[in-house]
Amino acid sequence: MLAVVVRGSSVGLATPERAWVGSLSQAAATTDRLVVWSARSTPLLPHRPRQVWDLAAVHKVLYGGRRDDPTEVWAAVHDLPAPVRSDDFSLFDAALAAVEPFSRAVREGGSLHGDAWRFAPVEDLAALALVVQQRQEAALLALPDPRATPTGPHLRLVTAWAESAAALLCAEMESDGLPFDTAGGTALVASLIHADDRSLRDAPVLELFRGDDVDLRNPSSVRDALARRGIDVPDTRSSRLEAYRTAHPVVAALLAWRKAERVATTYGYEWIDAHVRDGRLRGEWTAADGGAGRMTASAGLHSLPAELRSAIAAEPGHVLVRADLGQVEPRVLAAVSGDRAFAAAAAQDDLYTPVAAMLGVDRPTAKVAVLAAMYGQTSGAAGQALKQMESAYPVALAFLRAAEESGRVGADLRTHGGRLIRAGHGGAGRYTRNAVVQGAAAELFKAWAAVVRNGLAGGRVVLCLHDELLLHVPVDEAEEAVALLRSALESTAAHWASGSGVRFVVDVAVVQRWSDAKG
DNA sequence: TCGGTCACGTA
DNA sequence: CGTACGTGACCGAG
Repeated sequence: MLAVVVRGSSVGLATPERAWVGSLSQAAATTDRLVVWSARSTPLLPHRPRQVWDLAAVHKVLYGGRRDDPTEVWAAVHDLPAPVRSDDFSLFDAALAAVEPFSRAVREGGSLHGDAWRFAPVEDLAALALVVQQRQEAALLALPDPRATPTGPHLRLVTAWAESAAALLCAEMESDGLPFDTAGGTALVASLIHADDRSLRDAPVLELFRGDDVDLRNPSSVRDALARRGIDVPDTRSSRLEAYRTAHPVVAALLAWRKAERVATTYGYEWIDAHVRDGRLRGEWTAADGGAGRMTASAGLHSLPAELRSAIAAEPGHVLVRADLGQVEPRVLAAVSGDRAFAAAAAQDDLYTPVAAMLGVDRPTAKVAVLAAMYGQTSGAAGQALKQMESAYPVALAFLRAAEESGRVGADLRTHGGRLIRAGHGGAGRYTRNAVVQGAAAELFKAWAAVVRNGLAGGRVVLCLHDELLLHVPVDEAEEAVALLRSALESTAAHWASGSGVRFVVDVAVVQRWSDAKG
């Protein structure tokens, strides 16, 4: 283990034996695993380190919450109260911290303050990073390994490395961006919004609302205007209006206007100007959100409308390789709940076919039943199928019920990989019921993504989308990338879901544009 | 200027 | 059928 702390131009390094002032290239050249307070704020990207332990990322796994700054991370592993923010700190204490920064904190188990962070010798900060890493590792090992037949390292350590890798990957994706065809994307926007001018876009719809003074951007105004034409709806969502397409010509016009308006306001010229530079579309990435630990991205990267995906295009001499995990959440449920019968279904290419046979229903009904079970359905469309799920897969259903109950009584719980799920974050238990599945799926995904990242030669992971990876690779590396995506899933699933009997499947395609060849 | 609501895209 | 997220326009309160 080699800890690295970079502050300005000074670089602090520490091994368990000693701490010293060194250089970034020294850290880059090591074969040791690196420990950093936060991958995001450590300028290691050009060196593409293979193994990094990100204290902030692991902190969030262990303790949840939103803060992950060094003072918070330090306090948590020492079982100290969360420290005040550094700007609340008195000058006297700051001076004290500057004089005798951390040796005292370590000796006495005191708090690590934000001001001390600014003034302390960087090598001391590196030494402290190792202290925190050891305590985090001990805390992880104290958690039970939930696997049926544990193989390889403790699952919670696997999670720590994978979540750390995800944090690093986020910094890389943020820096690299997605290859974006600026000319094509701009032309696409132009064709989708029909008219650049707002009033010109509105005109055809207002025409059909003739005489009425309707504000198209005000839902209640639209609702009232529709009501005057005999279309009585509680809200004006597209899904609801879809049924009234033929009731009045204005409905279809309004729905088309909505799509165009969405592109114009959220994914239009301003969006391109703000987020595309030098042919790359960039957003900010977070490796684990406050809830179940999924990745999030800004700049709309996770909700790019399908029509715009053709603007994500491989650069000359490159291809995009896209890979989708198939039916990942039900498979994860089968693995983490330990339900042997459900796992038997999850050993198949298509999980819903054997489930349908087991329930004695058709495939679409089986799918609804499974989804309803996972997400805590309330109303009765799949009620009967859900009852059958209960008797066919009692272990999986009991697992979900326990998660829901835990949330309802306010008891925190952990995902398969060990992430703390705070009860009371969402509403009435349904949130926790879903979080143990969604969160575990996110962990499997990140573990897979980490192996893929490390296996790429010249290629890069450029997008992570919950169950989908998008790679940008040189043409002559395409075949290797495809093989890598498959083998990485194989090896990840082998230890992550060890002993469960569940198979994870992936659909891979080599394409020029993201929109091509959807699985 | 702020939070809340509606709406809508993705998984 | 539901969970989660980010974004933007508008409303009404302050």
